[in-house]
Amino acid sequence: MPELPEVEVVRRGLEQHAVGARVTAVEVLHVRPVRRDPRGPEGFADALVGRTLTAARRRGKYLWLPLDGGDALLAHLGMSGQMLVQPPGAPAERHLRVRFALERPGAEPTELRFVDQRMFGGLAVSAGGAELPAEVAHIARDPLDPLFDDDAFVARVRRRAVGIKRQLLDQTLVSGIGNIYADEALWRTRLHGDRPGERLRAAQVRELLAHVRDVMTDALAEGGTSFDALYVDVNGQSGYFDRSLRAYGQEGRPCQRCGTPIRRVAFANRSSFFCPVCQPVPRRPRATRRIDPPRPR
DNA sequence: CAGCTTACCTGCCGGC
DNA sequence: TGCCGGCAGGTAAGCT
Repeated sequence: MPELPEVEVVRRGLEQHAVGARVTAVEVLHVRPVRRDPRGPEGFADALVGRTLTAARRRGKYLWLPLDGGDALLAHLGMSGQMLVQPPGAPAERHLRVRFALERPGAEPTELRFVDQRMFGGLAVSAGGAELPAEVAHIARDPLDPLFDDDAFVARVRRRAVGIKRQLLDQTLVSGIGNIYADEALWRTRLHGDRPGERLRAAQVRELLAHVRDVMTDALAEGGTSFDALYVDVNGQSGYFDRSLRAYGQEGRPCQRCGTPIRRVAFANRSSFFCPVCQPVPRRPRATRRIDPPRPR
């Protein structure tokens, strides 16, 4: 589930329900989710017990909770990760991987739980990572970050021949966009994802960026309801998916603009969805073919 | 070295 | 019913 809007929903929930709490115990139920932590499962737990969570930050799809002392609990949800805040007695979720006992002054104890079916996600304690974990340094700012540099983004996109969808998914260029929001933003801009960046006009890239922001903001508005006082629920699917998707997952359904059935094609080991009329396939998908000059002899 | 493929996991769904 | 392939919104390592 998690692209930027979903991760932001989780961040807000953690800000509300976990920040200010002290970690009193950590239980690692599966080692895989802490594989990135150089200390190993035991060291991971030891580095957290007794610490207080002082904030909840995010860049793109990465999330971290700074700790008193300057380290941070870093999290990535991967494909199926969830962060849940539960009362300690709640039955264990099927894919519960790590749990943290939390105590906040003047409040009932709670449990923070990392639940992840596929375990592509993970947790780590980032040494000195309170401001920006080293593990996140290569990730670009996301389009909702006030310091995101629009001009630099436009310039970089137009410098490369790579298809625009691939560039949207490149987290070192712009972060937070995944397969769904890439397809949705491209549909809104009427651009095919195979259009080479270098063949787009600056105004088109700007318009695309504006649509990326719009679709993420819309999603955020609808995903914000899945929190309540007791738990942090990551299920952004329910509200947003049914109503607002115009391209992603809509194969065969009529395009909401022109009625043409949405098409699905293979893309980078998954799928792309687009309207073949509104978003025409570029004539030469890529490969700048040019005629070699005659050889002097 | 930019750009593409592959690996990493588990579960579900549809076809045979 | 059971088995198998395909597919799922993630990143990053590895190959060309």
